[in-house]
Amino acid sequence: MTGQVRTVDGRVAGRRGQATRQKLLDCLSEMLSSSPYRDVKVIDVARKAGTSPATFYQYFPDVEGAVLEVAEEMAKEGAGLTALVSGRSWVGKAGWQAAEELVEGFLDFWRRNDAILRVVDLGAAEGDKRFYKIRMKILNSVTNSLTDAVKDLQSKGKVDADVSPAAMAGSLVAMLAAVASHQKGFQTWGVKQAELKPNLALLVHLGITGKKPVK
Amino acid sequence: MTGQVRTVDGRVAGRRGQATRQKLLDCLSEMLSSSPYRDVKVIDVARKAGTSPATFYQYFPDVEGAVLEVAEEMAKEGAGLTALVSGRSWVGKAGWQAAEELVEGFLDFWRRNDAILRVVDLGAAEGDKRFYKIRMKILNSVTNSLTDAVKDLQSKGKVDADVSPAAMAGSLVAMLAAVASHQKGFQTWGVKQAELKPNLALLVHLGITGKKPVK
DNA sequence: ACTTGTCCTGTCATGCCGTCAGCTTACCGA
DNA sequence: TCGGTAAGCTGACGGCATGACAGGACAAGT
Repeated sequence: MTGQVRTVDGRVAGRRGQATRQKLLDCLSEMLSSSPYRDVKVIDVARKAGTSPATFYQYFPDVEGAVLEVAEEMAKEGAGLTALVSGRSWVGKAGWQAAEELVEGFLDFWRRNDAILRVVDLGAAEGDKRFYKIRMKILNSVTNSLTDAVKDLQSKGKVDADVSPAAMAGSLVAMLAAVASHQKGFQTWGVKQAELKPNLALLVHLGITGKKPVK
Repeated sequence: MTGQVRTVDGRVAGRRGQATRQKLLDCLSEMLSSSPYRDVKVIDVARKAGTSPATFYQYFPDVEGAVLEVAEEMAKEGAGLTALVSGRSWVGKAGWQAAEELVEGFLDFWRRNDAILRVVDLGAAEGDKRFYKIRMKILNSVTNSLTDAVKDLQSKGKVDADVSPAAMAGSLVAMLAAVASHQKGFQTWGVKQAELKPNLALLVHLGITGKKPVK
C-alpha cells in the first residue's frame, strides 16, 4: 500500500483531516453533477464543505487533482464490473443472458457515476495519461474478459479468424460507455430505455459471437 | 439566413470586424487542440490573435459562446456526412463496402475535428441543450439514414421485427463517435488503426443487416 | 479636410487563484 | 496537570482573468 494519506506540504492526515478531505471530495462530486466542469471553482467547493479555499489547497494541488481522487475512488468500485463478464458462457441462451446482464450492469454503473465519468472521458480524450489510466482501469476489467471470450470462441472455430479480439471488445465497450453517457440524449430523441437495452445486448452478442442470439 | 453578424453590443460587423472575429475563432480552435478545455482563457486566445481581451468580448459573450460558434461551423461541414450513407445498398458486397466507407469517413471527420467535438460531447453530456443540438445536427445526418436503412430491410423481412431501427442506428453512431474520440487510446492499448476499422465495419454491418458481410 | 460609423484598446472594479504566516486544536508523555 | 509537538484551519495578500466602458484610431465617402 501507499501508506497514509498526506497533505500537500507533507504532513500525515489524522482523523479530523481525513474527514475534511473526504467532505471536500464529496462536495466536489456534487458540484460536478450540478454544474459544468469548466465552472467548478475551488471557492465554491470549499464554501459548500463549510471550510475555506486554503484548506482545500492543503489536501489537493488544484481542482483537477481532487477530481482525480474522486475518479480513483470510483474506479475501485468499477473494477467490480468484471463480475458481469468473467466466467460467462457465450453459447446458446446463456450467451444472450450474458449480453443482457452486461448491458444492464454497465448502463447502471454509468448512470450512477455519470458526472465524474464525463470528466474522466474528457481528460482521457484530451490525452491526459492520468485520466486515461483511470479510464483503462474501469474499462479493462470488462474489455479483457470480452477479449478472452472472443479468443476462446475463435480457438473453437466459432468465430472468424480475421476478427481482432481486442479491437472488437474495445469497440463494444466504447459503445456501451458512449451510449451510457448520452442516455438522456437518446430519450429526448425518442428512443426509450426499454428498446435501447435489448438492441445494445443484440449488438454485443453479434459482436462477440458473430451470430444472432437464441432467446 | 440569420442575416448579418452582430457584435455583443448590437453593431453590425463590417469587413475588418468579421476578419478579426474569424481570427479569434481560429485561434480558439487551435487552443482547444493544444490545451485542456478547462484551461482555455480569453486572454490567451486574444493574445494569440494579436489583439486584446476587450476585443474578444465585443464579439462573444464568453469562451463558451465562442466555442458554440466554432462548433456550429463544424456542424455545417458535418452535415455532409449524410453522403456516406444515403442511397446506399446494404445487400451483398455493396453492403460491406457501405459499412467500410461509413467507418472510414466517420473516423476521418472525427480525427480532423477532434478538439471541438470533445467539447461538444462534454457539453451535450452535461445537459446543455445548445451543445446537444449541435451534436444532433452532426449525428442525425448519419443516424437518420441508417435508421431508414434498417426500416427498409425490416419491411423486406430481412431484419427481425423486434429490432428498433432508431435505437440500433443511434447505438452504432454513438460507437463510431466514441471510438473515434479515443483513437489514440486504442493505439496505446495495442490496437492498430488497420485492425480497428474492419472490426468497426463488421459491427456496423452486423447491426444493420443482422448478417455477416460478404466481402 | 471633415464627418460618420466601425473597430480596437487602455483602464478599472471585481472576483478567483494559490501561498504563507500564524493561530487554534488534539494528542501524548512526563 | 502541564507543557510540547504536530495536525488542522484561516485571514490576508499579490497576481491574474473577467467583463464593462469611454475614448482614440481608422477607413470611406463627401
